[in-house]
Amino acid sequence: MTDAPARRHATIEDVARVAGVSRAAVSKVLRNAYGVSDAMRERVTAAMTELNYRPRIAARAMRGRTYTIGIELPDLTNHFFARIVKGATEALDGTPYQLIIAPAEAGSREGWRALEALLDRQVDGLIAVSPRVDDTRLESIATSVPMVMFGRHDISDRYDVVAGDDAAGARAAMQHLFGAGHTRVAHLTLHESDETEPFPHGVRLREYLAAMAAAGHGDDARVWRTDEGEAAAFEVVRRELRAGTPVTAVFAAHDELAFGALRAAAQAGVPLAVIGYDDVTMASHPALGLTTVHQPGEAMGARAVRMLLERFEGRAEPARETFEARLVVRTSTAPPRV
Amino acid sequence: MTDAPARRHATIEDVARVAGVSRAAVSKVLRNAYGVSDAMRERVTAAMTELNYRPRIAARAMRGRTYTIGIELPDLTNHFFARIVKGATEALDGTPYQLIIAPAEAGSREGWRALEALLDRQVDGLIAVSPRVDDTRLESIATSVPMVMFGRHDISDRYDVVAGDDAAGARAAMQHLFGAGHTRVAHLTLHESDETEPFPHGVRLREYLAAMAAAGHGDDARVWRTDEGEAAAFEVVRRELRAGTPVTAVFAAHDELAFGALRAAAQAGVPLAVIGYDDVTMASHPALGLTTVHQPGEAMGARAVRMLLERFEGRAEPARETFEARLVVRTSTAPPRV
DNA sequence: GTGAAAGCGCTAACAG
DNA sequence: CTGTTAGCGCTTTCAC
Repeated sequence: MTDAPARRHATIEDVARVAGVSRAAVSKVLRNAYGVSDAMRERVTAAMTELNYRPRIAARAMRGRTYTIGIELPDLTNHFFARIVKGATEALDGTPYQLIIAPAEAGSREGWRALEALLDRQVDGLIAVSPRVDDTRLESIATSVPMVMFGRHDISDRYDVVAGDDAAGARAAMQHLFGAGHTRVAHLTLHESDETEPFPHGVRLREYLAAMAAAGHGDDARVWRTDEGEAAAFEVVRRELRAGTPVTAVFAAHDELAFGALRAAAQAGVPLAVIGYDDVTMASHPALGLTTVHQPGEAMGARAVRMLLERFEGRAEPARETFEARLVVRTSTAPPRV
Repeated sequence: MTDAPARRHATIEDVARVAGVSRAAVSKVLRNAYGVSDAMRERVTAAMTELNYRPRIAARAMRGRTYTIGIELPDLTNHFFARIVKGATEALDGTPYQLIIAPAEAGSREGWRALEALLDRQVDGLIAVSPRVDDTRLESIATSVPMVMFGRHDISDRYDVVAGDDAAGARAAMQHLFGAGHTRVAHLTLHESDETEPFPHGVRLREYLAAMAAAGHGDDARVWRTDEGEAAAFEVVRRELRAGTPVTAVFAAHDELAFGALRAAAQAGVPLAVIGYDDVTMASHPALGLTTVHQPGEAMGARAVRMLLERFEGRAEPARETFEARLVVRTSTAPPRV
């Protein structure tokens, strides 16, 4: 035990010295590069474990890779996003890459700052989940780093896309409500920035309006806008119910909002059919039994990661995958006798 | 518009050239260092915006700061952890620091790999949320980077600690159940690694056992162990109920597990009082009305961040703060007629 | 008040 | 198969 308590992190230089080889040699075994004898590899790895050596990402970054995949998320609080991360993490298992998450700025959920932060850190690949950032900027990002757009329906030849079939999902939800006899159906969605076309919520809104019109209930269409979160949705729906807005059902843009609507209905003591989107875990809880549109969050997150890995492997053409959105009917949406 | 489409990221060199100054000068205005004339500052900032310059974190890291705070999380899927992140993000607002999250390895929730990944990336500060990592390693990490231990009750003079008052919380939960007439109370908790002393769940378990013994129901103590997540908890409780384990109430180690227990009870059609821990948003939903122990996740996350910022500012002595755990009684725990 | 220059730890030619 | 070497972009003395 002649060793003093390891002070500074060991560098590649230290490893080389201990192993009695050159730095280049160490770097080679590190990168599994061509041209290293077994004997050398062994001595080097021995030295590395002895010194508890770990390469510094920053130094590597100066020359290229960071072995980091970044994901920008609008709202950690929404369970659906957690599922995406779960799938992504699992897909990265066994690869040398590490996932880091950058939450969108507090409150705004805009995502631009988070994306910039990830870019500043030179991630090797980027997953942007429904960023509220204009497409030219996104295109430009995608020219410098492999990126997959998650959720938004943009078309681009620069980045890959993973999305759900929001149009089909929203249509299924509306048909279900109509089939149950509802005509006065409101749509509960987030404030405008999410309502424009490429956004999932924009598509859901569009389909809602189209469905109402097609069914001849265009005049009964009501779009309720809310901030993010169960609590905000609760407030909005409570206010509407108090105001006596004549509505028998609500199609919520995602499950958290749907839970808020359910809470408001329960508190007001009025029957209100609620349908959500995403199918988060709690939606299937018997106490809630929320009818909703299922999206395979884990699978989608995993696919996004795999697309990035393919890019690293050399794929040049953009990829695009749309995941099925499947209606899951549960009890709570049993139509209240209107 | 003589500019060609900006290709590579601008460097400090480019800025210097455009502004007609030296690199050192640019670096100084960047860091707000002493000794820059207003005129120069202006020209430099102009050049920076013109070139859309952003300093590279990796290059900075080679010389010191990364302006990054890392947080290791065991399980994104648990809403309580999302709240911690929310508080942390908000507390970072307006500072030059960026939060990045490293999820614990898929499945194991051990956290060691995630911590290593963060360390490899030279975060300026580290928040470790209940890591399943031995204390000597943690101590050693804390010597090289400011760290706050979140959740675990370790005592150290090297790192700061933010924790909830798990002992008081668990006691309150048990007293509530006893007060409602329950004697056969089971404890639903995670598998052993979380049960040891410094862990929050370890403390809750200990208090559960102590409370049962003190109340003279030591023989009725039942510890049910489950994997993480609502679904796993559901399975375990369902199995126990099927097996006819004589129990009238369950104290769950956290709310997600409690939801699983509630689901099992609902499905089995048996009355079962369930009490949770954390007070996640859904706990207060009228359909669930879960009695639970409230922990102020946002405030705790924000405090952890502030402790780190204080360290950056120079604080040397370790800090430690324990947050109150407050019982919130809701309807579902109304005692079933035993 | 400003600039020149060294060097952080690593990778990737290139020589031997 | 192994070693030498030139930077990557930034910060930071230290001269001017």
